[in-house]
Amino acid sequence: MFAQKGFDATSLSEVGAAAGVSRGTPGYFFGSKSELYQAVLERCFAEVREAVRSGRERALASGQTPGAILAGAVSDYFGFLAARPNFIRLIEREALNGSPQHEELDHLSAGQEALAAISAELGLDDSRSDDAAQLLLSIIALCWFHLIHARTVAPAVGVTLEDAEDLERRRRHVVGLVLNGVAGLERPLASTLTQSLGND
Amino acid sequence: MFAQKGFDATSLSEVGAAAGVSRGTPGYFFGSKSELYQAVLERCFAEVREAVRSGRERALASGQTPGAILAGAVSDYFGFLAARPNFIRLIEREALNGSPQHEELDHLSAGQEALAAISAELGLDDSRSDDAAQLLLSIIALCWFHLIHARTVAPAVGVTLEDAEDLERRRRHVVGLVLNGVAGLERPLASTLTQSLGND
DNA sequence: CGTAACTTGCTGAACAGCAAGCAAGCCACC
DNA sequence: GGTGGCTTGCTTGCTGTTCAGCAAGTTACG
Repeated sequence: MFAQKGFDATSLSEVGAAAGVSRGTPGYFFGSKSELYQAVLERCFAEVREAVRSGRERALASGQTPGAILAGAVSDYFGFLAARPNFIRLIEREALNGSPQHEELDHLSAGQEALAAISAELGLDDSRSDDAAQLLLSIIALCWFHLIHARTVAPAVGVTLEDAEDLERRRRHVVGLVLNGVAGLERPLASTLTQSLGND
Repeated sequence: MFAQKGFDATSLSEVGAAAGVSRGTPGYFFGSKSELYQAVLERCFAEVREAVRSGRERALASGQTPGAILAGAVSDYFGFLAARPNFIRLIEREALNGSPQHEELDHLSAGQEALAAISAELGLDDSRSDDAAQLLLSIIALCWFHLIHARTVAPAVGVTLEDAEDLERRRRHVVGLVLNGVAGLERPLASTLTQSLGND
């Protein structure tokens, strides 16, 4: 309920009703509303942390090419986020309400390490380590954005995200874009294009 | 205030105080709180619509190569969104609170047309028109996501977005990624990579 | 075994606080 | 005088929190 309606719009009586108990019971167990919210956040993060841990070893297991590994990882992450709408919504709300940065998000550093390894394998030296971080942020953005804006921005630009097929189409596009992205890291763009940035 | 704190967390007395009037005045002028919110939304959208209109003709003006035009457009859109945090936050909140889709967002169809034109110039036939829509959604995601998560996801993956220089670095990365994306549309990925999607 | 003391899970009423909305009223200005 | 812009008091409803209390269960003890 916090994920779907937000903190303010969720009353403890509603929570109690949804749990089949009375108004006072949530307060009885959790002390206050914000403590309940904190507990929800923690439980949700713990679940994600666990899922990341269990999926991590499988990621870099088979001796595929770096590109294929990356494609699989991005594809997996795409599905991972799609399967956890509440997690995404909670973090989104936290971000909007300006929470003082969550250390709980450092499960993402796992992805950072993985991508750094892939970058190394792709032959990028350390001077390009920022590129890897930027790319990782882009991967997350691409796997994340359409989940929030499936009914706002996506239909406005002509992308429907209603059934599994639509989602699959989106997944393929994202993976392809990322793969082209690392290809571009190996072989930087024609400078004639990148120079056209300065126009405003 | 609606953009920064959300609808529920913003009281009409705060609005009045911020406007230098008393607590009843917002209600006097706008009827109710939700009508005020609607007016805010409309005004914000109108401003964006106007900015899009004025920037649109400039976009396809000079006879540059399609790639350079696209690079400039993406770069411009990146700055465009970065300059309108309230607009982004409002839409983000709308998306989170499940508003029944805003027809106001169809100013994005302008981008759709523009991208379709570029796609045509790049030699993509109509059977790939979905690719253009997908790419446009990705462009928006890439220009948008870091603005919301500058203090949550971005630092967690090692991307700082504190000063203009950080933002410029991000802009370059996004433009490069998109340019590689259209390059990938022209010349589809090696099928060996795209076939590695099915693993779960 | 039986009973008393005590804990636990939960209730529902009371409380104070704040919200939006309404209506009457104030007041400068035409 | 009256009219429009704005304020202020009031009402109503909902909120989170507290608290006395209750029923069931558990333990301590004779």
